[in-house]
Amino acid sequence: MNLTTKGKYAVTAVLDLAIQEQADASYSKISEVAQRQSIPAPYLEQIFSSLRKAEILSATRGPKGGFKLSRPKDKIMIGEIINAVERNMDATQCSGEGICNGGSKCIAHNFWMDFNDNVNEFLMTKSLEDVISQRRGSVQLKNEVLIATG
Amino acid sequence: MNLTTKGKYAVTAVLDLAIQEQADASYSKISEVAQRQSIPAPYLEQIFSSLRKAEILSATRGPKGGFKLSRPKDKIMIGEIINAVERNMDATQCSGEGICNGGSKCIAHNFWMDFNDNVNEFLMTKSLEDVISQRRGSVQLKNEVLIATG
DNA sequence: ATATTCTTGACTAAATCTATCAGGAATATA
DNA sequence: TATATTCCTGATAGATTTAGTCAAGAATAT
Repeated sequence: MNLTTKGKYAVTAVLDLAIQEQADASYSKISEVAQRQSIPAPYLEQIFSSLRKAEILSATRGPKGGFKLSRPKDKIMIGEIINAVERNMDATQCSGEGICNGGSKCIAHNFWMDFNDNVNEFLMTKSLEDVISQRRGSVQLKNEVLIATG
Repeated sequence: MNLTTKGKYAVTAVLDLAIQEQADASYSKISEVAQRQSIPAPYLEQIFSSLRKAEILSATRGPKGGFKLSRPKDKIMIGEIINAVERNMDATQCSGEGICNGGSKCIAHNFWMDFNDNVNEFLMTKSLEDVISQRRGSVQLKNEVLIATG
């Protein structure tokens, strides 16, 4: 399982785009996002390239160009972003193939599969919208203890 | 967040010890565990050394020596094993310090804190006993759909 | 035309991972 | 006491991955 700086930069940068779009529907430039979020611009270039190929972002070139979300922010899940830029989020030793102990499943195989399910469930039920509004994903919402604050 | 071969070997090897103890209360040698679980023996030596320092395993030297669990298998959680051998299981960029964007919290900070909570909850509620008997941890058990199989 | 912005791919230094190895210390047994 | 066995410790090293840079090119607005 791998969750690196690259994936974290990606999530932060896409959240930035989502927030910008709330104020202004136009495109954001890489250099702007990079500066606001303290991300090295040439590195973010690489990251946005992957996100565009994954159809999470769309881009146009030239003056007034830049990137924006390809979908509304409640339709983009954090897990998608991570999968688009990270090498491998699978926790099994065998990439799920069941050959982790000499052709057979190791004794921890099913545990790591359960772990995968848990992580994926978490990441795939949190939209940009959810994160921005500080709410939890729908699954967690069911169990939340709601306390009146006003 | 880091979950490497080392952590996975650790979980597998400790599960092996737990299973051996069910059949035979004596110590298991590194070389035996290594062979059964397809783990390089000198690497496992390093791993067991960390687990002993974390008081998850205890060891004796000499003939008939080896390793065994330092506690009953329902009192050892998978998360403990991983924390004993992995460098860093924190998903935040800033190790929780809240300085991920130039001295302040980045916009994803709270999300990664929630993610940490989710992962830790999962790993810290699964004991060796739970994994061996294919059951889920207590928290998940509440939501499980139980189907009669016999 | 020109400036701007993305696009692509190559490249690199540093860090980390995945081990290996050697020599030493403790212990059981004869 | 001698010996074989097993853990214990620390150093080391190659391979891989990460994190980031750079340069040249393509598209677009004005």
